[in-house]
Amino acid sequence: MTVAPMATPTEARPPGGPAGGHVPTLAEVARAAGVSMKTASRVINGERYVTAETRDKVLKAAGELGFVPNALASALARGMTSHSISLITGDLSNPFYAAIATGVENELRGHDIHLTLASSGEDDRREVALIEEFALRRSRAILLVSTVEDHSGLETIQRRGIPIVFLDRAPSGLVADSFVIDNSGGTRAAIEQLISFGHRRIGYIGDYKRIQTHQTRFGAYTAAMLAAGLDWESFAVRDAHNPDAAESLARELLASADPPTALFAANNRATVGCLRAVKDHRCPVALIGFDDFELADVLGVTTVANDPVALGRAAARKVLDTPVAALAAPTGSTTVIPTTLVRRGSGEIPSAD
Amino acid sequence: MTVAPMATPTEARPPGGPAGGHVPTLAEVARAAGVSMKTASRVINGERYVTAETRDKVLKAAGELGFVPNALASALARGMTSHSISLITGDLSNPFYAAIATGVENELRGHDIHLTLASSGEDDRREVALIEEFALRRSRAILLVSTVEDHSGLETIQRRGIPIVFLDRAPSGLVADSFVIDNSGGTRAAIEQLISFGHRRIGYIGDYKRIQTHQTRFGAYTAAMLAAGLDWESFAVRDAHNPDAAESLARELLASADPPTALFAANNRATVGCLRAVKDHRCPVALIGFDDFELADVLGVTTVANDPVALGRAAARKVLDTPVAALAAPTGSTTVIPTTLVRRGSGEIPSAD
DNA sequence: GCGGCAAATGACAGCGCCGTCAAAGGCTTT
DNA sequence: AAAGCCTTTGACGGCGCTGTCATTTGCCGC
Repeated sequence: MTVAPMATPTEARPPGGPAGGHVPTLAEVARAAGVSMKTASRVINGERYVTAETRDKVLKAAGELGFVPNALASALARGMTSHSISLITGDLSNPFYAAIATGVENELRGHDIHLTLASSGEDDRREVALIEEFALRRSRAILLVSTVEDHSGLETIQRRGIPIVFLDRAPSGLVADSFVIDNSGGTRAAIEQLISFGHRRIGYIGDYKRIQTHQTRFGAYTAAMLAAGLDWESFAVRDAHNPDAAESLARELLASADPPTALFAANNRATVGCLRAVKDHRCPVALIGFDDFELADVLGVTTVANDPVALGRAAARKVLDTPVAALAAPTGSTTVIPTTLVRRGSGEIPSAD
Repeated sequence: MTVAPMATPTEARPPGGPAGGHVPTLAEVARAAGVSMKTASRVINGERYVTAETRDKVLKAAGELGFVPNALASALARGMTSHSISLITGDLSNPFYAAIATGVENELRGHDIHLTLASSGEDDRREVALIEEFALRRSRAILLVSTVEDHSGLETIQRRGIPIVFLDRAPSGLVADSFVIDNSGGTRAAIEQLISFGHRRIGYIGDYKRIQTHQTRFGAYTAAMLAAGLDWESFAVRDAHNPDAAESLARELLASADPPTALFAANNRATVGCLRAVKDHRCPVALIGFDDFELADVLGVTTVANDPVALGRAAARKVLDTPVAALAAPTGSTTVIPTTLVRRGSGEIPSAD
């Protein structure tokens, strides 16, 4: 029995290049150890019912051959469910999104699940393509910071059993769970504080109109202004999606005939732009930015602080905790992460009027 | 033959919830369309040799059943090679790493390859575990910002055919390609400029000693100081891994009997801490930070700017361009990304001495 | 001394898909 | 009309692994 003249596994592959290059399979390990595939499988997976002696034989063979289990084949044979969840954001270099990703990644630790990341660049079509792609790859779930305005098309994906969780921006036309920042409350607090400091012309620098978060923030801004009987139409600019755009729009606003005495920057990108614009403006301009950022304290910038890391964690936890039942019943729950107005000076400059 | 009393596939799964929940297989689609599996496969994969008529039948069936190809099974059958490459960094919330990730992600676009991300938290053991894990998942390649000091153990992974590319920090004890910043040159330029502005006591705030990047920067710092005949031993502090640590160490340094008149912050974390420390210091302290950051212009901080996005892109491109030959022959090439000293004021404050 | 049980192992049939090859038909060529 | 070629289709055998079930062996109790 032990003298079978078969080629030894080591030399069985003539086409091999210089270095090994061939990853052995379980079958080869089993053969080398003189056991059945199933037994080898048991050893590799640490299952019961294997003698210590057999285990050693298999481990020895596996070690010598440099065996590495093939996770794909294993997953296929078991019953699937991939080991990754996907996160699609607008742009990873935006620290807000990076913080969300950090939160998700932290929460995933030790769960044998990994994070696959992609950014849409706030491009509708790319977002949809990415979702399709991840669905195809059988992501366990898709976490989505969406740019798209209507999500009804995603229902087919939910039906395939892949939960979609909305981060930062709630779904429209679709029932799905979401985790968002308290946009209204945060904005209102900021605007009301500026008003309480005597400002009557308060500029608003916002992102793309179509982005839902900004619709909400803008709504809260106009509401607060109206409630105080103030005009806002000549002080609001939007579609400032990056610091540069925000800067030039803010400059224009400040250079107008009747310039605002305070600015509200509706997200961290806008805040950066406004800071640049305000920096070398002749008279001091009050400024409050939505989203906190690292050097805000050094710069003395008052911000509507929120916790994107917590947002990411909460969303990831949701996905991890929810059994596979979620796919059948997306409750459409919304979790709101609170905001805090962090006063550091720039938002407490009284009106010069 | 056709009357086998087997359960119909549709109802074969009693445990199923309310909504479908069952993802049909190619076999079911083929049966529904009345063709063989292979033909259905051809249609799904857009291969040649299928009549328009047949194609339509299959597509119709696939559509009605809600077919979604199983990427895992497909990959297994073909011959593997996963569709993802992995990036392991220290901490995604560090904008430097986030920028690297952005670069990688950008370069991957349109290549049908995705980015799987994980952070080691600068923890040796976790880093190794992640590498093992990704290797097991058959990542096409592993991009690594390593915390570990010795990489000789990773050779087994290379031999498995999974290329490991080192980002920001070069490998030691292992032959592998790497992409790094010009740490020496950047540091030297900064220190020399400070010296040229009359500073003789120049503080150094650095990260963990074990991190290779910082060994290099520290080496360049000491070399530049020695070359100018200056003492550095009482001005160098290290192991400041986050802004808070950097801040308190910088404060200590500035509060000492013979405080430095200039500081060199060896990375962006340290720069943030130094900025805080310098902000409310009684006399002005010159400051140059390694790594550029977004608000450096607003704050007027002179930095050794580099381009982490380009670094990420270059690494990703390398992986994409290199055929599968790389696994047999890791050249051990090192690509150095240059730095630029961006003067914004803080580094051009002359010594008060 | 025999039933009965748990431990230990292996044969076998797929998971869902794709590559190979053979077969069938239609067309052109000589 | 025979030969040759291309298109279209399907049967079949895996990819590397795991679940199920059967088989073998050792050991207990009565």
